[in-house]
Amino acid sequence: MKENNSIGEILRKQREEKGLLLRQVAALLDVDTAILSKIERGERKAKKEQIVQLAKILNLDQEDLIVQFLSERILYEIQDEELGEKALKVAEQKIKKNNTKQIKD
Amino acid sequence: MKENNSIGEILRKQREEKGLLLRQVAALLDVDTAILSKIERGERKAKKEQIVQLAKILNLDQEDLIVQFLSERILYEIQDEELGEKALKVAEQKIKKNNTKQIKD
DNA sequence: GCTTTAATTGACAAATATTGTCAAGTTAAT
DNA sequence: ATTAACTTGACAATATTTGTCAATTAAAGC
Repeated sequence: MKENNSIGEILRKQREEKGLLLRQVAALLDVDTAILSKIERGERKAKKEQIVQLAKILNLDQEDLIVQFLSERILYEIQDEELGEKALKVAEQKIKKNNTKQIKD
Repeated sequence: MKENNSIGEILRKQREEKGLLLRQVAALLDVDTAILSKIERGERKAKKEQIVQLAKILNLDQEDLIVQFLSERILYEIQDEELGEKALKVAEQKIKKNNTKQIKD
């Protein structure tokens, strides 16, 4: 059961599957290979713009990749916060409340 | 039905209830009144450290305030992202998966 | 309607965090 | 041992956040 948990793993797997080198993809992204290497290994966060580009370069579903990306940003935000999970739930409820409000407006 | 939606509203309401001036609370927080004014009106985000201090100064429940604070940070992170809600749910699932993993370890 | 005090606003500065480059170091295949 | 791909870490550039200050507005008491 080998799941692609992180966005980095997804990117690396797909890049290798397409037989592309870090150098090549990095060039298209317009960054040093060092950056892409770090992104793939989860040592650095990508910018949203880069995720969009990577989806195109690697033929990955853009929505999926962005959801993945955003969820990692969210988790980063609450990393080692005891109350992180509670906060997540509260955030969801606030969104829902807003959604229903929208309908009324 | 007047709810305290934002952390700013909570802070302002409680400060006024205690009869404290911006100036006074700001001094304890060690920032200019301008900052606190902006925090209360939601124009600026507070730092976590400040939230902790404010809970103490204003006798507010620290956990509640931090949850509120974190949830606002999360929402800020996904503001005007179409896929924000999806990302939130994915983030929650990842946390849960990790929790159950912890039990196994 | 003055005066005084509190709060707000906006331009700017300082501090911090993010993103990037580069060069040297691994790793692995030949 | 050479070569090509990748990794690592120090540091530079950029962007974002957080803060100060001075001027303005708002409200309360006289």
